[in-house]
Amino acid sequence: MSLDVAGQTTRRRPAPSLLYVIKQLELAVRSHLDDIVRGAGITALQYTALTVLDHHDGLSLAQLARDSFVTPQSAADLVANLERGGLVRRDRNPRNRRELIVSLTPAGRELLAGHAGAVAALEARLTSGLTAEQAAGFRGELDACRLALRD
Amino acid sequence: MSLDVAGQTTRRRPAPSLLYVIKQLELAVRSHLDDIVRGAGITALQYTALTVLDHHDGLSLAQLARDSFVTPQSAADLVANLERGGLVRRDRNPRNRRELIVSLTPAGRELLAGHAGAVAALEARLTSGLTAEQAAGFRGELDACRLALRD
DNA sequence: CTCATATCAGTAGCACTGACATAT
DNA sequence: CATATGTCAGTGATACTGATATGA
Repeated sequence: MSLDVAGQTTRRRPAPSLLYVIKQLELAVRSHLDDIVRGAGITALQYTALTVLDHHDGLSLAQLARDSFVTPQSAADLVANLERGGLVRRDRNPRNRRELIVSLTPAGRELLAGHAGAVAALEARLTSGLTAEQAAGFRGELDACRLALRD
Repeated sequence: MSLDVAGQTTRRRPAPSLLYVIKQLELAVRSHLDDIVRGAGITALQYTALTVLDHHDGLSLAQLARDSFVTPQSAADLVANLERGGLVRRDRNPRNRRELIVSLTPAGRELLAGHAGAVAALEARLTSGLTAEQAAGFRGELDACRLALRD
């Protein structure tokens, strides 16, 4: 019984699961990121969405939803909030009038640039306990895990 | 300008930031975990909170909030929802009557045990793209990052 | 017609701020 | 008194389901 991997409740103080540690790390990151962007009137999630658009400008709402493992409605709410703040634009794709192409506005790019330093510092602090080799491997492992959960 | 680490907006398609990959991984985990526990009528976050209590039974609300990088109110809401479902209990600490000690009920332990197999399978799938050495290092790196953000 | 995309309405969980009561 | 813990009230962003409209 003590060897039952799935039956953690049968042991006292088992090692925290990987899922738990991932969640804890995300909570910590979000908390610090919220502190950084609070002054701009946006949330950590909204800031992260802006960086996604910075990397992949011209994404449709449906693509954004699939990439983020959320429903189209959730993605639409997120984008609507950003649009209300003038940080993104939604335009019909002329080649497929069903699609809404989401892209950064100049104000959105400005917001990203204005906080890039603080965000980079947070990221540096994040990996301050790792060696250079560990930090390099860590990123690849994170991505490998994410890909392993692709449907 | 192209060497400006902080100025990612000045480059086309820079590498995704570590913060972004962490968020994406957490979104993927949450989506799959929600699928697993939906039938039990709880969310992925609530399930994770139950596992925390399984590891550290007898935590106070304030400790739970600090460990989770959220405000006491958020933790209280979460616990209130779990208590309504009969999965946790709140009792005054007799040695410090301010504190509310949160602990799992038999129903809470039963719920954990009933889903432990599926959750273990999800965790196995998560690391299916990693070697044994990578998986071992990955967990330590996650924890090191989390500790680096401790206040 | 089928499929993908986006929207509208409603609901619930999550998380915050500010004010407050109580125990140490 | 100051500090820590928990609560109440109110607000906003997040995310879901179900139903619906439209373009490819």
